[in-house]
Amino acid sequence: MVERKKKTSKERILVQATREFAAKGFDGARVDRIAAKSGLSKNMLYHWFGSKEGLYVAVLEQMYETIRERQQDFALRGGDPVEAMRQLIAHIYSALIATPEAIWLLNDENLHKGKHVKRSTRIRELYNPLMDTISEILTHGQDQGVFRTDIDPAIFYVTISSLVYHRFANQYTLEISLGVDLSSQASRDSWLAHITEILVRYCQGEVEEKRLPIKAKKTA
Amino acid sequence: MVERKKKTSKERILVQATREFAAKGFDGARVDRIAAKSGLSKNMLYHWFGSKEGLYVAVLEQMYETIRERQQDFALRGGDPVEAMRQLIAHIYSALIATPEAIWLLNDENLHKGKHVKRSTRIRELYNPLMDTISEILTHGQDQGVFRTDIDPAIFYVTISSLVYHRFANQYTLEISLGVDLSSQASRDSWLAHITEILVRYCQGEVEEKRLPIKAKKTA
Amino acid sequence: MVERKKKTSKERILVQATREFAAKGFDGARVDRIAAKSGLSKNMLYHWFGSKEGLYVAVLEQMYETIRERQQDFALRGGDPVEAMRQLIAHIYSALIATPEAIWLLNDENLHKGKHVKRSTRIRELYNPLMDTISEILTHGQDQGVFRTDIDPAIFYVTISSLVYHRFANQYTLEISLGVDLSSQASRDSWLAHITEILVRYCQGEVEEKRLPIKAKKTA
Amino acid sequence: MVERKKKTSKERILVQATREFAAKGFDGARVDRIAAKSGLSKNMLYHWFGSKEGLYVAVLEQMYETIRERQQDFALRGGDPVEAMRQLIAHIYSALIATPEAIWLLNDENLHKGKHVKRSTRIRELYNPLMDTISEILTHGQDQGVFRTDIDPAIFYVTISSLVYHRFANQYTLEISLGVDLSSQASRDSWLAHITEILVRYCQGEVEEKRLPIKAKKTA
DNA sequence: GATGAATGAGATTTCATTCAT
DNA sequence: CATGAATGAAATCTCATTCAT
Repeated sequence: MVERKKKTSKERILVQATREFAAKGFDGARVDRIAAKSGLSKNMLYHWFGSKEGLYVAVLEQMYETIRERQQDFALRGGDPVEAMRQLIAHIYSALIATPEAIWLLNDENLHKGKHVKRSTRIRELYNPLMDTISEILTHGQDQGVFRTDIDPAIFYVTISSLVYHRFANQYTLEISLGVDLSSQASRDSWLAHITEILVRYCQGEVEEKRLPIKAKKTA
Repeated sequence: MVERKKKTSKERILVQATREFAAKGFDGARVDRIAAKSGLSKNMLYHWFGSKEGLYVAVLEQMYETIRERQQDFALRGGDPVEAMRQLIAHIYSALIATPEAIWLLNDENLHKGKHVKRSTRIRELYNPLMDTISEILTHGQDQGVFRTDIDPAIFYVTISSLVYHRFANQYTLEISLGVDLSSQASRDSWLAHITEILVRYCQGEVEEKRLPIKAKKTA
Repeated sequence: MVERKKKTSKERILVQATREFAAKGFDGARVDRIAAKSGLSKNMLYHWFGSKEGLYVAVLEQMYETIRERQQDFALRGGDPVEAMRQLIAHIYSALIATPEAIWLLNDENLHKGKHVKRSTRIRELYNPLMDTISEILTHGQDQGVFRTDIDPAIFYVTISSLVYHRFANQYTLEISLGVDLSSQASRDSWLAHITEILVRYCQGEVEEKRLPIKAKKTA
Repeated sequence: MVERKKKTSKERILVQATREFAAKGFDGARVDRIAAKSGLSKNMLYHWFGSKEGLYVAVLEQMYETIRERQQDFALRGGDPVEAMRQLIAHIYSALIATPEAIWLLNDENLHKGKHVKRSTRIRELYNPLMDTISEILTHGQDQGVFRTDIDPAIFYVTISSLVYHRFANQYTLEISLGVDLSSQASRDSWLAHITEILVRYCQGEVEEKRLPIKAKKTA
């Protein structure tokens, strides 16, 4: 039974603030605009959130929570580890597409050296379940002898993240400098296929002997 | 014998503006600060660049040029394609490390939907030589039968770019949420080794049969 | 019973802006000064009028309205057309004296080629009732056989306007170059008598046969 | 034999300054623009004229001189006084048309309460010959019994001036508010005919008994 | 909870003028 | 006689925040 509650003022502000901060970044965002779009006077915004920065932190927290929720309503843990991995990647990918503000909020947050995220203890915890899922799938695959044994789950998540986010976060400059289309649905679908292949293939690969990082001369 | 010429005012402004815009983004940057750090009064900035936005575009153009220059003082084209690919990746990686402002300028530019880059015709052209190099290496590898034959060079560049940039661009939020260290030299080196392995392995892989993009049920 | 309401901020700004723009012209006027004299901070001015130019347009519109109102609280339409004409002229004259800013605002507006007035549709309409009054008096006089029959009301208004305004608008340069006094009350009164005589005499004159406009040699 | 001298820098500056000041007024004029259009650097302008204000005064003086010269290359003093009057008016009118900057310079100068003109002793003297001519024609007409005997030459000049200048000085606002055309050649020609008729008729009129200036009720 | 009016501090931009050569 | 580079002072405009109700 769907109950469509009238949104509280606080929620309305948060929705509009998310849009504004995502669209313009912290410095480009305008308190006036957020208030106007919420259909409220600025005072309410200060009443509930204390300051522009307070509102920004609230937006960030909500965004993290939303995206983690979306990533985690993901049940499959038994069965084929390769298939599980494929589904995990697809899941992370579609969670991002469902929360496009995340890209710009994270972008901007990194521009400010994580200043606001640093303060929030809640954000840290949100990642644990995701890391657990990744570890589980990797271990499962290793136990079955289909995945290589030297994968660090955190580094692996950074790898997934790179391949998932960057394409969106840099969509505009990449399109312009390379002359490719990254905005169509087809392009998004094929990108998912592409990165899934790369990541799975990497997991399935053999452990490689170490090479010197840069300008190595010789290979065995 | 190096002759250290006194920098012109214009150059000094550009240097300081690059720092300021990279550190704070367009909206957070302050014209006053740029002028003060250049040791000039604000007027000169307007004299040479017309407006804050004009200065920003100048900074962007110079940054693109610099980074492309760094990527291109790269001679090797003959020899082993696998080795060439490794060196290309290492080159792109170190070009980025040598131009860290690029990350933030691109970040910010994407936040503004490529508004400024769009105007600059020069920027587009800067990518052509890089794309040529990539194509050449890929073709060479395919001719020798060591690389798969279905790689689109532009998409491949997006892939490299993802793995190279994202880690830096999102360093702060990743460190905080995952609890990993991404700032040490060791971590940078091992990341290069990691992504090189992924990318090379992908190139060397067999052409894979197409799968449905999302939620596919069956594996061969 | 007159109730002297406290003026709103908007009105106070408008009053001071009128003074400032009339005294210094658009380019010479200072937003700071207007704000200070209104007893408000500059922001309010921008809050209510958007920009210096917006404020200027508001001032112009109000001035036109005021002056037209003053010209139109003028009832006489029946009776002696000569007397009506005398009163009309006196009315226009005293409306101007009661609104001395008008001279300078119009002066400046013409310097800018009517740029701002052009935008305002309201201003155009304000003149219609005045033109109607003039036409009526002229027709009435013609019907009675006391006025000549070839007078174009618009051109006649330009004539009145010339004789009414110019003396004030060019008061300073005329005083200096001719060495006359134009600032005393006596001088104003006798000027009104003078121009009334000229205008009435013109209306009463016979229709003149056309002459070649310039350098005509012969008169009948 | 026409000798086309190359204009000196000083002259070039003066020409461009006249245009700029006439087009924008003192406050709206830009020293940079004047220098640029003169094809010289700003320093020259300061070298020759000391300051923006100095340049403005030079422009004003030159303008007065030019217009008086044009008004005075007018020989006829004998003959028919009516015809002389017609020619005088036509002369003043065409002198103005030949020097259109004069309108705007005088406009602006009056806005500033004659501040600059006041300083210049030369300007005052320039009017004397013109006043002499007017007086002469009037006296001549009075002697012949064709002109009324109570005309003050200075006031008469103010009257001519009103009818000649105002139409041009207020061209834009008049056109807009009245919906008439004042810019065509035809309209200019017919205006001259119009004002000539008015002025001549006035001169030829009988001396009128005095009336109370405003709101007089009845005359016997 | 809610608002319209107000503001201080600071942002970008402009411009007449001068300095060094 | 000429200039390119530079500037101090001040202009217009912006914006997060608070006050009074």
